[in-house]
Amino acid sequence: MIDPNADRAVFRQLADLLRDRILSGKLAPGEKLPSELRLTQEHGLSRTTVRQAMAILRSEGLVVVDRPRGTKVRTTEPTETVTLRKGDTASTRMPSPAERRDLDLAEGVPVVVITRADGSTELYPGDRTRVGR
Amino acid sequence: MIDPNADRAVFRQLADLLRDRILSGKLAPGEKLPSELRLTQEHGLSRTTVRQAMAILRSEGLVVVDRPRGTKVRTTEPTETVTLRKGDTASTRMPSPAERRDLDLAEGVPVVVITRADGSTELYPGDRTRVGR
DNA sequence: AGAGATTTGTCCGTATGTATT
DNA sequence: GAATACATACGGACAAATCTC
Repeated sequence: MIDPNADRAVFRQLADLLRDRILSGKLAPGEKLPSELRLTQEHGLSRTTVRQAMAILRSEGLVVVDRPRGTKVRTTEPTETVTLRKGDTASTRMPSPAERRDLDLAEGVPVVVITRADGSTELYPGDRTRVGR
Repeated sequence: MIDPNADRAVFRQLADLLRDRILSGKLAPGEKLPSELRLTQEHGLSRTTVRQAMAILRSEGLVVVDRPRGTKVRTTEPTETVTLRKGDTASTRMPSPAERRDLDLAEGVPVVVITRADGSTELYPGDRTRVGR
């Protein structure tokens, strides 16, 4: 359970608890998390604290908000493979808001940056891309 | 400036403003951002709103917190190249808190997951890794 | 040693808006 | 219209770490 006297912040403890449920499969992809109101009641917390926990899970890419139906466990997308040719390299980083919109990325999903041998670059959605050779 | 009546939320406008200063180089890597208190005063906002803006920049990997000295523009790290052999693939995602600690990652920095031809996987810090062939 | 200032972190409360069911 | 659920924004209070005098 959640211990207000523990070293770890309460909102982090709540995020840990929900993350465990997601990673263990108790909360399956597509399934709705308890609403913020329910979480405040079940754990005796303010809505601010609950929202901080949810923000962590969003930033980790574990959940997506389907407003105003609720917050759901993110479903895994089918991936396409991008092939690295000789001289190409790949890197990753978080997208800007504009890039997020262009690539239709959820919060907490990185972008893959392919740098071709000629110096040109291409951006790919991190949740739908694998890099191969 | 920041317009409370605009379509875009105030904290997003503030994040946009600071992001512009970072990406344009007006705020150089390693340099300190204005403190939260200063930002509340300069823009007439509550600390909650300022903190929401800062959270965006952290989640984008643009700034790191050096507490209690302040929040600074993230410096770029030298990268090592990981070589992809035949049958290997690479993907990316946000790390769990445990992985963040193990790899010493700042907020808003993804991990690179290398899946070798034999099925084994390796994790690398997204800000210090390039994938080549 | 100590006191005070600074800065971010954590937590609470309230209010209102917007979109969907 | 009512109920639900998340988003935005304000306010206050105290803690912890660091720096300055």
